[in-house]
Amino acid sequence: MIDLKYLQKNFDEASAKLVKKGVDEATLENLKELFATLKSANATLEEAKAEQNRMSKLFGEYMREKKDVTELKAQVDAKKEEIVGLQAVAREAQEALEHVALAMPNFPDDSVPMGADEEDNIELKKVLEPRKFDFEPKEHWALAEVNGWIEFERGVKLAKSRFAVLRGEAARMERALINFFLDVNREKGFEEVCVPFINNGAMLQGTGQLPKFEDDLFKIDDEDLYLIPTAEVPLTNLYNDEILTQKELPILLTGYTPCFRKEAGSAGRDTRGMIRQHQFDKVEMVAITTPEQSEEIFKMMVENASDILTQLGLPHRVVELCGGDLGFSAATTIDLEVWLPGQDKYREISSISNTRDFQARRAKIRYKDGKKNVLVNTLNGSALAVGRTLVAIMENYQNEDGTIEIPEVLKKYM
RNA sequence: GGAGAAUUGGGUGAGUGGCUGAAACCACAUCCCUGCUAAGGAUGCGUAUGGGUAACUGUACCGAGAGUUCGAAUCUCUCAUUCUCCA
Repeated sequence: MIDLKYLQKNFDEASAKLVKKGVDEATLENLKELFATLKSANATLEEAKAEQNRMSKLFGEYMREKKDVTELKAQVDAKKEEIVGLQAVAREAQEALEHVALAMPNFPDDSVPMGADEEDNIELKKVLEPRKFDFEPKEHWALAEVNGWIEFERGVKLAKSRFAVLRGEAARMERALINFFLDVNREKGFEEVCVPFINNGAMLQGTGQLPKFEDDLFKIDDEDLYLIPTAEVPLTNLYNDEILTQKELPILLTGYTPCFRKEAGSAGRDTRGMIRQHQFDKVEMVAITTPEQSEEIFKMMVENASDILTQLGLPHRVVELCGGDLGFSAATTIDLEVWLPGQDKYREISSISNTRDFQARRAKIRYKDGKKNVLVNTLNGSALAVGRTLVAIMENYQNEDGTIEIPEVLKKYM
């Protein structure tokens, strides 16, 4: 959630920022008004309550002094009735504000480039030269068939479209990648964590998936529970509603989880192959930091993900997202895109974001800075998406006969 | 699945209707003393939010929600979680 007090005091500045993310000024104006309405409604309500509390205190004194309380009781009763009305007004204002505020995306950093969509993202650098093939490189689904690695039809039979089955060496490589990623992350100082793959609604709200993106989540019937769309949710919310000490920070976490996404709105995109699945494995990094630490840790996380790709010998590029392509919670994001020779394209394989205090405000994650409680910064990033890495290895390490070499660093894991 | 007990601030833990936003202890912070791998003393210290430059002050919160009452951590109901016992 954005800082509503900041919005109220620096409206022009705030709206200039949010324009980058495509939020129009009318929506912001509305939010500001709702905030003001709530404040005045609360002020009146609280004053009435204060008066009732005073009278109730008096009541006690009257009783002790054996005075007549009939008149006082009548007064309190009248006040109580008034409060019921004021309470309804305040609650309504509260709900109206939350409705809008929780759907408002994070402010982008000042450094974020303007732009409408991924076309306007900025390539920062390329790492590793794509290999020159002396034959026509195949797409991973063709290679999957040659090697018997992926069964798309049987995945669909078991669940529905956008589910797949990995077999034999592919299944083992999936597992090898998870272990490799976790080991690298651990060496970089991330603590390995194993978390529930199902989280409740409050946690999903904490990291920003709810209430706005409910359509993209798999929900458990009749329960306030959701399959997680990313380990960012449980790892970040590990500290939901907690006050940390400054000494504990930064907290660096890594974990493997499957991720579940309905992919609402991406009908028709990447329908073929393993790029966009309802269920995929991912190893995630999450950092909880002070505002001062977050910049440096962000860079370290980008470096780390890039380093993993380099170790695997996978050519990739580092891309800074423009305002229009930035996710809901992110203040700034850097994507790593891996080269897929079969598709002749760079495709996203890791997305590293600094959400600043946006998630911390929603999830109430704070630390003690002297006497004050300060919101932490939360960061998250994939290191890496496992299925897409498997695809990238297939396409980059293919031989002319369709067989696939195993990257050197993975050999000891398989 | 059934019966009982519990759920209080960062931690332990008191508190059965107004004097309790909550004792005490621990932890933590600042200071003093001491000069050494320690100990002692003083003060401060819940969270959120509103007003105020500030001192200060209003409101809400003792698992969650609802209720009784002029007034609830304390009484009632529902739910959740934990523990013990029985199937």
